Amino acid sequence: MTRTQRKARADAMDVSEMALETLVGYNLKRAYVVLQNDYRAVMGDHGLSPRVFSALTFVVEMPNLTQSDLARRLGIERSGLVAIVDELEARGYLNRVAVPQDRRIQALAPTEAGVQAYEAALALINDHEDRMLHMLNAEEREQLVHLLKKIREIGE
Amino acid sequence: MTRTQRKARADAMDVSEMALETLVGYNLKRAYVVLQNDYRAVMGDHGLSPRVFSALTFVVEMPNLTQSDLARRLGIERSGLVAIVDELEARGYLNRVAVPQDRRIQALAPTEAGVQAYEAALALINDHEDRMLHMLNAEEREQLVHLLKKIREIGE
DNA sequence: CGATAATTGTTAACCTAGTAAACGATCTAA
DNA sequence: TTAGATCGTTTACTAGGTTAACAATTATCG
Repeated sequence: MTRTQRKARADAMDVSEMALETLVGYNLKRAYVVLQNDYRAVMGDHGLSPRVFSALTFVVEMPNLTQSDLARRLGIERSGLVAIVDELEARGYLNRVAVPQDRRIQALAPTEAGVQAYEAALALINDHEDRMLHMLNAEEREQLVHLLKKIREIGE
Repeated sequence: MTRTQRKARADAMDVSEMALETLVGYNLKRAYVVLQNDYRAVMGDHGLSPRVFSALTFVVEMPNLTQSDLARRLGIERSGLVAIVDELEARGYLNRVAVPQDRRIQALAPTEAGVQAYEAALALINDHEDRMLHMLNAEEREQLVHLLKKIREIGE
C-alpha cells in the first residue's frame, strides 16, 4: 500500500507524522520566527534590529574593519550593508574614518556611545534568550549552538 | 578591569569569543540562510518555495482544511496565505471547493497533480537535507530537530 | 426573533531584509 | 602604463511577510 493510497482511505494525518515536521529547514525557520518575535518585543520599536546589532558587535569588538570586511563576516552583500552602517552612523554609534593608505576604504570606528549601546543591547538580548530558552538546560543550549555552528560551517 | 577597558588596549578580538557567537538567535539565522541557499539551488527558479511547499504539505496530508486553518498551522496571517494558495491553484495543485454548510469558507482540496508534485518535491528536499547535513549523525540530527521543536512550542 | 458580534477570504498599502547590476574612484599587477 | 580588481554606493528589484479595512456570512444571546 502506497502512502497516497493509505491517505485516500484515512483522510487526515497526525501533524507529528508529517514529513514536514522532521525537516531541519522547516523547524529552523519556525524556531527563528518564535525567537525573533520576542526579540522585537524586547528591543522595542526604536531598538536595534538583529542585523544592526550584529553589525555593531563586530564594529565594537573588532574596530576599524572596512565595510567589505564586515559584509563578508555578516554573510551579506556590500550593497546591503550600506543602510546598516548608515543607521549606526545616524545613531552616533560609529564613524566612517578615512584611511590615508587606501582612499577607497573607510574604517568603521565605534564611538563611546556605540560601545555603551552595544553593552546595553547585549544585556537585554541575553535576558531575552535566557527567558525564551528556560526549557533548555545549559548542556542542551550548548549542544544546540554547536549543531547550528556545524551547519553554518558548510557555507564557508 | 571592564570589558571596554580591556578592549582599549588589545584592539581586535577573536571571533569565537564574541558574545554574538554564543547567541542562539544569531546562529539560528545564519544556519537557516545556509540551508535556504542550497534549498533554492536544488529546487530551481520555478520550483516550490519553502512556504509554498509547506502549505502544499498540509493540503495533501490534511485535505479540506480551510485557509484560516492553514494559516494558523503555518503561523502566518490569513491575508498572507492568499498569494500562496493562489500560486498552488495556478499550478493546478489544489482547488478551492465551496462548502455548502458554511458559505464563507472554501475547503482546500489537493489535485492528483498536487499530490505528485508534493511527493516529488519532498524527495528533492530530503536529498538536499541529507547532503547538507551529512556532518551530523542520525542522533545529532534528531537532537537538533527536538531542540528546535522545543523552541517552537513557546510560540504556542 | 432580531440585533450584535465574530469569522472568512480578500485587497491594498506598507515594511523588512535582502539581492544583482552598474558606477566612479582608487589601488594592484603585468 | 594599461588592464584588472576592489571599495563604497545607488538604483531597481524580489521574497516574505504585516496591518487595516471590507463585504459576505454565520454565531451568539438578550
